[in-house]
Amino acid sequence: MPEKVIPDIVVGRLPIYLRSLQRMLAENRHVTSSQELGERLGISAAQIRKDLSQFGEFGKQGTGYSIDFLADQLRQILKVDRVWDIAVVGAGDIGSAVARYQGFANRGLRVTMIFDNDPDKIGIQVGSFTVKDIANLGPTIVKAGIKIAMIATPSKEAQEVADQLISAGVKAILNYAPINLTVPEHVHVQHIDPVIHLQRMTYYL
Amino acid sequence: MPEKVIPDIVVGRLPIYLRSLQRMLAENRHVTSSQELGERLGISAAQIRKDLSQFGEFGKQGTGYSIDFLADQLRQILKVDRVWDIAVVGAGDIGSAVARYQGFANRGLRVTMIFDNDPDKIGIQVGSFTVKDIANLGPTIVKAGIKIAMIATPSKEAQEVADQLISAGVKAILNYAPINLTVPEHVHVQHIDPVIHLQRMTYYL
DNA sequence: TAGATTGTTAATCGATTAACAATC
DNA sequence: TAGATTGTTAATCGATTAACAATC
Repeated sequence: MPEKVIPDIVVGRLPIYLRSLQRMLAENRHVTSSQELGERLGISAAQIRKDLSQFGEFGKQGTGYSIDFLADQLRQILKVDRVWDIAVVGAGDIGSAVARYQGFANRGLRVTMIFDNDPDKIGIQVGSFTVKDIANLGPTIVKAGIKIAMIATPSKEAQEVADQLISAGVKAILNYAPINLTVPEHVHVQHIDPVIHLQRMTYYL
Repeated sequence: MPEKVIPDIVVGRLPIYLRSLQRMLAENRHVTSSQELGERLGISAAQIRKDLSQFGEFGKQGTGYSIDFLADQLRQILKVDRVWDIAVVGAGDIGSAVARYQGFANRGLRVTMIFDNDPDKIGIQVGSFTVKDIANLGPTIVKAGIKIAMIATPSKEAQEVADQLISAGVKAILNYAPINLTVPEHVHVQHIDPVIHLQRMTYYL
């Protein structure tokens, strides 16, 4: 029996739902509805119910959803009911900021190492990490069993770094370099480029 | 005659096209085709032609597109044929990194000021900027005529900062705080949260 | 019970793709 | 001319919404 394929676009909304639920929990709320969640997120209630129904039945008619329970379910679905170690490559401004970022806590993610190729940076402290030599990238990542990496190098080095990470078993890359990475089908890539986001808005100004 | 409304999703792809074209220019290329561009970006050639056709006819049958010309047209469409000044709010790791980011150059954007509310940060240098007191946020932004801002404050301050920015005439906000901002309809918001991007990928691991 | 809200179905809406005449 | 590639149309595909029976 082939497992049902969930559209990417649906998977992409789950982290947004989860973040909102965690926020409600922090506000000491216990129950919510598709309508309330939708209003907070600017998404229709019908869409939220449809999205969730792809994975099971998590609500109660007349009552809505237990926030705690639904958040738990989403964490399981997204596989962030555990903690994933992340390697950061590039110890410039962005790499350093992301290595020190506090926002990963309780969200299933944790930075555990940072690399650079600059002799002046190798060995210095970035937050609680000592910058490692990129020359040891592959073996270090293999040994640590790391599956997720963030690339924060200059554009011209990003593809080469990606290739090395993938050879070392990395399966998910968050790329801060403003360049499109080419990767095999079994590897997932997401891009963060502030300019792209900003240019999406200048059109409307 | 009402102007044709372009779908958001089409506008959202234009900056990607532009970035790729600028890269080709840097590689000293002069002509490209929808097919080549599509291969680089993992987008179908038909979709690229369809997207571009919403705005005009930029290519030549049999030859393709002049990279220089098409890039120029996209810059005009996206209104980045000029330079937009940006204010950064929050001078922590992320705000500082983004204020120093070199990647805005030649892409129609430029950071011109950075604010914080921490007395220990106000007055210090971040890149070429002196951190300003957030107490003066509104008037300073009005005076400078700034329309675009990036929020890199803690979550609990982000909505309040957004409200102030909007009162001061800001029309586009790039939000790095991991929280959904509520804004009037005429204001555009984009969110960057590395955790959201990462959780989109952990599902597939 | 009355009110509320789910999960699901069918209808609608919108986006993508395939195909090809036009033409460089 | 022959080959290539555009811009566009129509067909297909997929996503969103509206509506409602089920039921808490």
